[in-house]
Order: sequence, then C-alpha cells, then structure tokens
Amino acid sequence: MAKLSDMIENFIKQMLEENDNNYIIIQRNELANYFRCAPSQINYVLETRFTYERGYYIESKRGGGGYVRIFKAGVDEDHYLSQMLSRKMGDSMGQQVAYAYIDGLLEQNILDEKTHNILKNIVSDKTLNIQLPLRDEVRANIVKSIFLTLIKFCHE
Amino acid sequence: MAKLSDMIENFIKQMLEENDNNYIIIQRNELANYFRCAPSQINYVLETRFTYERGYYIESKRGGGGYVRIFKAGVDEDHYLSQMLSRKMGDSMGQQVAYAYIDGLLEQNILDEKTHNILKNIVSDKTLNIQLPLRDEVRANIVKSIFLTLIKFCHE
DNA sequence: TAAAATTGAAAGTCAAAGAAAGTCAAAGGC
DNA sequence: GCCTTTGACTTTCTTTGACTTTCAATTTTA
Repeated sequence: MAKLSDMIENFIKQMLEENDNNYIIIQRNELANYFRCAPSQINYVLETRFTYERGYYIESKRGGGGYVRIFKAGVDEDHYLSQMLSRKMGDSMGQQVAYAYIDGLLEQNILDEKTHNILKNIVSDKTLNIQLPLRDEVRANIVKSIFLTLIKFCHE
Repeated sequence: MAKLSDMIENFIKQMLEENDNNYIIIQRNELANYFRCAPSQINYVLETRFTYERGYYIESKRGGGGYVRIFKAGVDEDHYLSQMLSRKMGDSMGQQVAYAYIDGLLEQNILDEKTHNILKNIVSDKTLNIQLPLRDEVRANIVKSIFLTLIKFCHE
C-alpha cells in the first residue's frame, strides 16, 4: 500500500497547477504532518520526482522561517528543449536519468502519452541490453537525438 | 485437474475480459497467494502465455506499491500491427530495414509525423554509433520494442 | 550597547528496515 | 525430455527515524 509518495507528488503538482506563478512554497514539516509521514519523506519525493531533468528546480532555506520552493520550468518549448540539451546532458546516461528527461517532455506537453511510452521503452535497460560502459553511451546519444529532433520540429 | 498455470492463465484472461480497459493491474504476491503457489509461478505464466507474439504487453514496478500491469491488444482493428507482431523480426536489423518498419507505421497512421521522425533518427547509424555486429542487434531490439509498446495503445 | 552565546525552529542527510517484483536453477510430473 | 512448480537469493523502490546543519531571534556578557 505504498502510494504515499505518489499522493504527495500529485498533491504538489496540483498546487503548482492551481497557482498563477511557476512556483509554490511549502513548509516541509507542515506537509509531512498533513500526510502523517516522516519529514524526510518529503525530501524523497522531491529528489525522485521533482528533479532538474523533469523540468523542476528546488530552492530551500533552513532554520526559523525556513521553506521549500518548487519551480516548474516554463512553457516555451523551444527554450526548454535547448536548455536541457545545453546543460548537463553528458556522454553517458543511466536508465533513471533518461526516464526523467523523457518524463519531463510529457509534463511539458511536448510529447503525447503514446510517444512518451515508446521512448521510455526504447531507452530501458531491457531494450538496450549491451555491456555497461557502452549501454549508457548509446542511451545518451538516443536521448540527445530525441531532443534535437524535437527542436527541429519547433522551427517548422 | 487442470494445470495450475492454465488456471492462472484463464483467471487473468477473464479479468481482462470483464474489465472495461484493455489492461488490468495485479499484485504478484496477492495472486500467488490466491492460488497458493510460489510468486515466481506468476512470472512463469506471464512469460509463457502473455507474450507479445500473442498480443500482450507487461509492465511492472518493484518495491513498495509495486504492481504488474497486463495489456491486451485489440487485435481486430489493428491488422497491420498484429501481423507485424506475430511475424518474427530478426535479432539483427540494418538501418534500411528499420526505416522501412518505421515508415510503415506512419503510412498506417499509427504514428504521427513528429514521432515518426524521432524514431527514425533514433535507429539511424548516426545515433547508434557502435561496432557493427552489436549495432544491428540493438537496432532490432529497439524496433521490436516500438511495436511492443504500440500494443498498449491499440484498443479502439 | 555591541558582540557573543544560547535557544528553538526549520530543513538536510544517511542508513536501516520494509515491501514488492525479478531471476535462476533445481526438483517434479507426464 | 519437456513443461511446471518451487524456493532461495537479488534488485528496486519506499518509508522511517536518528542525527546534523543552518538560520533567526533572544538573551548574556564585557
């Protein structure tokens, strides 16, 4: 019965949707209290679901008056794609990171669900079943190729 | 007494029939418990009876809140896809052959132009820049994975 | 009274425990 | 001899809790 993380994820996403800004501010302990879970559970959700690759950015402050601020990347498709490409995408990429990038494309409404699914399966370890240094290199190439193709489509 | 595997197979098929969606979600351990068998028995049934050649697609997640999701293709309306699926694609595939398969998906209106483009770039020699016996094997896997995933989405 | 220490209120870190599912090889039945 | 069945072991994902760090406000102290 471990849907807690999913519930928290959806809760945060809904807050982001309903908000006029591209960010929300939460109190970690308050949210943990609301869901009756350990505060670190919130960190877990943020670390696994609201990553840079998925188009999110987290900022926080400790101590009195502390907070956690969650940003969601903007809606300019072209900009989003080239940002992702130019920053951080290395020559080697693990399965989870690749998944995150592709999830981000769905969340930004750049891909529909069908394509999203196809691409995730393509970059899975199961499909890319070759030796490990190579596998992650091919995967990085594939993900980059996806972003490149999408950028081309922006300019048509 | 019918074999256990057959009983489990029928049970799952019935669940699929009675469901409005083209998929069902089960807990592996729960089902194993229901049939009083080892959990891995469920895997055996899935591997031998719910293969993609027969028009099924399996998706699963481990850990807390884990599940197994079984999709059934709507075979009737999708002549093309089910034909391709039951036909064996080789374990190795050159660029041109892969292109042909992906072009076919566009012609059958199974893919839109954007996705079609992304996929063709993925299976290109340029993206898959590894040594040659391996390259064609990975490419074959990718193309198969595409068709496999499409099963999920071919219900009216 | 200004710097320094104290305190309490956040958030962060990390590792262990728990909860599924996957793998694989050996044993059992026809 | 090939399907089935089982069970031990592995891997992945989630949840929890104890401990740490940071910050601001307040209180002490020179």
